[in-house]
Order: sequence, then structure tokens, then C-alpha cells
Amino acid sequence: MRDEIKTSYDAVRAQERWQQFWEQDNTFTPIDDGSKERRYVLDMFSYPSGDLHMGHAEAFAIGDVVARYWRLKGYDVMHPIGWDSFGLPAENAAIARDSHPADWTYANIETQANSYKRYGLSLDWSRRLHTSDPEYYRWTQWLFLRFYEQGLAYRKDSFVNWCPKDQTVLANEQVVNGACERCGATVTKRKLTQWYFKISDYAQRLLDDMKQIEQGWPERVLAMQRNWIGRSQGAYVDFKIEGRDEPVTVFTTRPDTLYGATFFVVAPDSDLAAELCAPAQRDAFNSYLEETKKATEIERQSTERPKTGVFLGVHAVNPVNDELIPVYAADYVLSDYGTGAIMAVPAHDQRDLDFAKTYQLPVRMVLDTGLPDPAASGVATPGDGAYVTSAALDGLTDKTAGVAKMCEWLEERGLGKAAITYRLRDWLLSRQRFWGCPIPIIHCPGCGEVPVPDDQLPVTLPDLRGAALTPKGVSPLASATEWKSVPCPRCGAPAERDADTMDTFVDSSWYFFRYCSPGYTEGPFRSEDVAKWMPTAQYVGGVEHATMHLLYARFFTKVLYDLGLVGFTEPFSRLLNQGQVINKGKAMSKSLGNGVDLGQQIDAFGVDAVRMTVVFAGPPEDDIDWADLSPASSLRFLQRVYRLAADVASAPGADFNTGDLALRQTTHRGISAMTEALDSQRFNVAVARIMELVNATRKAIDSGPGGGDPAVREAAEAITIALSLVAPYVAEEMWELLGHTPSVANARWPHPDPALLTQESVTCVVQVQGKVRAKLEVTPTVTEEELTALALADPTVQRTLADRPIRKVVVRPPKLVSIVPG
RNA sequence: GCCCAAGUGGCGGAAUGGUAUACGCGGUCGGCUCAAACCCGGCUGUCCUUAAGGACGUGGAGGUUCGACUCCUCUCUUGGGCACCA
Repeated sequence: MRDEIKTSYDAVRAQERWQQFWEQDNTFTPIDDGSKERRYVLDMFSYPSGDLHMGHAEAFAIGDVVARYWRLKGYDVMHPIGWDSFGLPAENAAIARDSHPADWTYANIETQANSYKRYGLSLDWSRRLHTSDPEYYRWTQWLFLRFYEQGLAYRKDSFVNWCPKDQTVLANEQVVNGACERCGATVTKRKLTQWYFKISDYAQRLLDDMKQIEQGWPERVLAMQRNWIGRSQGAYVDFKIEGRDEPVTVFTTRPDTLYGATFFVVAPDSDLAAELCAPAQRDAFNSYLEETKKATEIERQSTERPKTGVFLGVHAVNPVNDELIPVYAADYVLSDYGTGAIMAVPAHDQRDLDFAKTYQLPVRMVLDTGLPDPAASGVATPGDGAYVTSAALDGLTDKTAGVAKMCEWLEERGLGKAAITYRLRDWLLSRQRFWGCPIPIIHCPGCGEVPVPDDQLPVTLPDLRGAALTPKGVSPLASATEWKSVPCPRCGAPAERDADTMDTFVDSSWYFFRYCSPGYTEGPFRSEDVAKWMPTAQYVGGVEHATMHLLYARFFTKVLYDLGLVGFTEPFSRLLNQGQVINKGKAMSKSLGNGVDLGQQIDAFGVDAVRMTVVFAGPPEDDIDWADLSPASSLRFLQRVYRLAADVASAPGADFNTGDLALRQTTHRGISAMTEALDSQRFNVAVARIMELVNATRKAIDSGPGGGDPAVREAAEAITIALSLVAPYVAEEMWELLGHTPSVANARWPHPDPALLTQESVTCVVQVQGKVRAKLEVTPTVTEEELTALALADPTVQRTLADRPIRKVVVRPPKLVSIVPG
């Protein structure tokens, strides 16, 4: 009995009922016949690490509001779902359980799929994909080969994170405080041959094309990408080195300070350092190099760390004055930025100055900035100033002019040229892991790298499980001898498959194209399908992917454009980064014990209440703290709304025009306000507007025209449709209760009637010296003169003005009168 | 160090340059009830005042304006990103 009073609708029953209905009805499969304008709403697909959690709850609730709203507005909406199902956790689980990674992966996918369905998302299940399916990764491999043909996929040697105990390469994310996250051993660097994508070729386009998405992407994401790409403008300068025929090129942003270069530094882990080192210094260099390799990432990144280095026993020649300057190897110079070598100008660069002080190297000021001499102060002066002892530059006083002049000088003599470099490095995609997409390359002793022919794709994974997946220093695939041994496709000689798999970010860089052509067998997608749906109208996902997935996806799209496969260069027109769901001020974590279980919340309050809670909590991009929220009150509200529908006594199709005018006006103003909030993605405000309309309708039923008035039906229907965006189950129940045929998702978003948006009386504010002194009820059509007279006649205004003369009156009929006394 | 974002009641948060604090949470008073829960309604920024009323109030300091949470300059704080990038 008590429960019946408490709950006027049965959430669990409604969830089961409508979930089944939507599935059988294919309510959320797009028509795709061109009769309606298409819109593509995309949620970042999930990794199947377990069941859905609070983070999914928020992100998907937001994406679903957008998808459902656009569907109601009359668009043909595609809202697909899939899984990013390759990845390391599956492999670790397989080792621990002596099973195949697929067992764990696909079991988790089923769990999540059921949860997505229960969560009431308006998803099109007919486009479902898993990146670990051979029919998907076949096309990942196909794309890799296209990149390879274009020279955009290549192999090179590089230093990578290496765990000496586990005998395996580690991704940067797996290095925690310089130690292996699995065993705690100190991670070192090891030189390995790895596959790369040449994303650096696209650095400038990744910057330039931001113009296309500036309107639709959060500024902070664009800023992060700009920062990450790190364009910097300067010059290459050639330095001759004693005993070397070819000069060594350095990159500098300050060629104008060349006269102040007093030494030269190369990255210790570069080939150049090893080559330049004089025999006498060989031992010292080798031990320094060892030390460098051992230095953990944390140590290396600390700016507090004192500068270290070793003299290489050779000298370079400063091209502007032919001075001999000593060459050092020091780890403050990075091998993979610029050319891995720098000219050091201690007076005007703090790092060079720190190094110079440690090794007692000369400091020569060539730029008078008005600040104390760096040689004495220990503080470098990197700003603008008047050039001194810089020959042709002397007399100039600003950097731009100095740089330009020096570049010109260098170019005339063939000693250097203006240049641009980027911080963006090529994308290392090799992983010595099993559960990923095999790299479709065969290594032949005679022919070298040979691509697997397209008609032999996919290169599927062999059946390895349990202990066979234990890291051994090379990919587990390398020990699958039968799988690995193949004839060379070119010459037929015995050859070997590449044993590495691809970074899972490769899989996720094109899945949104695949959704456009599910099940297509002639290619990764049909270009016509992609042209119909893309660019994606709305992408929703976490900001943690700002410089990873989102950058890679943009890169892939540009390459596909260059290949003629797609007709645009930016995949996502609009991006929304939802905030995190936290608890008691901190991110939810096992160690803090502050996790909130989504399933439990749904069991306790129902899907609708949970969805409503996260959407109403605040602006979608802000973090929301579960401790501040009240799903119980969301449920209470939903029950109140449900009773509203139950109280509607007029028949479906009743003529709204005969309804109570005041309520009708409130309803139409409410619809207008909701529409405005939704169009500007202020979903929390949209919910507040629904609540306001609910309150007004309740009053109309209880103490106004009553439930039989058609205006009450009009309001209840508008509320039901709007509510279906956040609380689809209650909305379906209400829609049915109101005598309509399901689904409410097929209803039309209500249009506010302009005639009902006007009011017969508005409040006019009267300000004196900017302070509100009176409020007048006036008709909207009141004239400026009438309003002025009314305002001046008001007793409070009179009293405030006292006998002061009036200097000025600003009138904005019908809302405001502002009086300025003299 | 560089870049980005944000600072509004006890709390989450509203506010095309025009009534600051919508909506909700919490609190409180009341109704319903034998009673409690549920539900419904009122009140709820701070200070002064018996009251009527008034003063102050959107991190801080200036400025623009008849009028500033909103625009401009400076500044403080918090959060985030990048970081020995030459």
C-alpha cells in the first residue's frame, strides 16, 4: 500500500516494457531515404572494461538528449553504438584466467550492451560494431596499407620505454613515476624498430583547419591541440664542426642572437653525439649516455634539475664570426625536437645560462634589454632590446627586425634559412601486444617490407591464450611460429609476418566512418554513405582525448580526404566535452572508496531519475559532484509529472484554442524557453523550464481551470514531449496515458505560437540613478510618453527624486524607465 | 614559465548590457494525520529598523554606461592542459 502511494508509476515495469517496444519497433533506426535532413549524433564509444559507470551515465545521457531533441525536431537522426574492443586489459585478464582475451572482451560487451539498452538510449543497434571483429580490423589493415603506400606509415629506430624485468616495451601511460606499473622496476630506454604514422606532415593542416571547427569545438580543446602541435618559427643555421665534412644544422627561434652563441650542444641520445665524440672523450660520453638513459621521465621533466652534460672534445664554428665554440652533449637538449642540436646563447636563454654557469662557459650579451647583465645576475634576458656587438644587427631594437635581418644574411651566404618546426612527433603505433590489430606487413629476407595484398586481408590473430600472452620482450605473436611463417607475397621465399599489433587509437580513428556503412564488404565504408551523414553534427565525449583520439581522428580524416575517399577535412562539426561525475569533491576511485555504482542507483531510483539527475545537475561541460545531487528528488519530481498526465481529463485532440488563456501563454512561453535552452546546449536550464511549466500546470489543475481544460492537456503534452529527452520511460507512459500511440519519440517538438508569447501586462522597472525604485504594471503597447508620465507620477519615485531637477530620462518601453536627476 | 577556463545565497546553479539569486537541494513554519512517513502550501542573501522603509551585495581595484554578474584594464584565487620544445 505504502509503495503505491510513494510510486505512482512502476519504473522497473516501464523500463522493461518500453525497452522491448523500442527494439521491436526499430524506433531509433534512421529512415535514411533522404526525405528528412540527416543528422549524425555520435558518442565516443566505450572500452569494454566492465559494466557502465557514472561517467558513461552522464556522457550518454547528454548525447541522448541531443539525439532525441533533433529527432523530435524532424531530423533523420543516426545515433550509433559500438565498442573499442582491442586493448591491454583484456590481455592481462586472459593471462590471469588462462583464457583468450576475446572471452573477457565479448562477455563485457554483452554486459554493457544490456546496460545501454536499459539506460533507455535512442541508439540504432543495426550499426553496432566492435573494433576487434575481423570484419572491422580487416579495414583497419586496409587503411594502414593505404597510409603505407603514401609513405605515411614507416618504420624507424627509436628509444622507447623498456621494463628490464618484464622484458617488454611500455606505453607512456604504463610508466608510473618512472617505474613499471606492473612490477615496479625502473623503466629505461631501449632502441627498437617501430612503426610510425607521419602525422607531423599534417601539423600545419591540423592547425589551419581549426578555422572550420572554431565555432563548434570548445576553445580549450583547440588550445590544447595548438599547444600540442607547438608550431614555432625561427631558422635553421649550419655550423661547421672540426673534422666533419658536412655542417651540422641547428634550429633556433632566435637567430638574431647568433653573435652571443658561446657553445654548442647536442642531444646525448642522438646518433650525432656518438659520431662527433672525440676518442679521448669516448668513455666519459658513454657513461653520461648510460646515466641519461636511466634517468626517469620524472627526473628528466623536472625544470629544477641541475644541468648536466659532457664535453665531446670537438669544436663547432660560429658561422657569423668564425669563432670556435666547444661542443657538449647534454640531456636538456632533446633528440627528437628540431635537429637534436642547438647553438647555446647563455646571455639570452635561461637553460643555456644555467649550463654555462655549471661548466664555466663564457656569457656574452648581444642584446641590451635594460636589465642587468645575465653574466652577473644569473638571469637570462630573452626579451627585445638593442643589439650590441652583432655587426649588421647593431642599431636594431626589436626582435622581429633582428630575426628577419639575420635570416636574410644567412640565406645570402647559404648558411641557413628561415624555418618552422613543430613539437608534434610522429605517432608511434607499434605495440608488442597480442590483443590488437595485426600490422599487415611481411618481412622478406630478399624483398624487405612487403605489404599483405588487399585480397588476403584480414590478417587474423592466431589462437593464443593464457600464459602464451605473457610479455617476453617481443610481441606474443612472434612466438606463434606457424602463424608467423608465410611465403613472401612478392617472391614466394619463406618470410615472416610483422609480429606487432597497432595502437588501439588506430582502431578508434575511423570507427565513425564505419557506422555510415555497416557491414559493407567492399571497403571500410561507402563514400556516398559518408557524404550523406558526415561531418558528424554532434560528437560527445571526455576532454581526456583532446590531444590523442581527437587529434588522430582529425589526422585520419585529412588523409582520407587526400586519398579521395571523403569529401571533407574535419570529421566533427560540433564537440561537447561533458564533465566528470565526482563524489565528495574527488574523482571516484577504489582507493578512496567513494565510488557510486550506476547499477545500484538505477535499482534504487530508476533510469529516468538517474538520467534526470545528471542532466539537471549543472552545465554539461562542468564536473558534477554526486554528493550535491539528489536522485530521490528527481524521482519525486517524475512522479509529480506523471500524476499531471493522469489528471488530464479532456480527450486527445481537444481544441487547445478553447483552453484557459493564461495557462496557454505560460505553456508557449515555456516551450519557447526550453527550445532556446536546448539549442544552446544548456540542458540543465531546459530541465528547469520543464519544472516551471509543471508547477504552473499543477496549479491550473488544483486551483485554476481544472484538469478538464484543454489548456491543461496542451501543457501536459508539451511537458511529456520535452521530458522524453531526459526521462524517456516516464514520458512513454505519460504519452500513452494521454491517449496517444507510442512512441513519444515520433511526436513533433511543439512550436510556440507567437500570438501566445505576448502578455497583456508586463512589469516595468523604474530606476533612479540606476537603482530600482518602483515597478509598474503596464500594457506591452504602452508608449514612451505614457510610461514616462506614469514613472514620474509614482510616489516612491517622487520621494526619491525629492526636489532635484531631472537631467535625463531613458525609456525602453515597456520594460524600463531610467531617471537621472541633475 | 607558457596556454585555457572558472569565481554569484548554506549548497548545485539561473540571468539577449535593463527587476541579481530562476529551477532544484537543504533549512524553517504551517496544512493533512491520533501520530509519523508520504504529499501539499508559505517563508528562506547580509545588515540596520518596532514598523514602514532603507543600506549593502555576483573574488578584489579601477573604467565605460542612464544602467555592469555581463563590456574594457589591472589584480587575486581555484581548477585544467603543456612544459629543459632551443
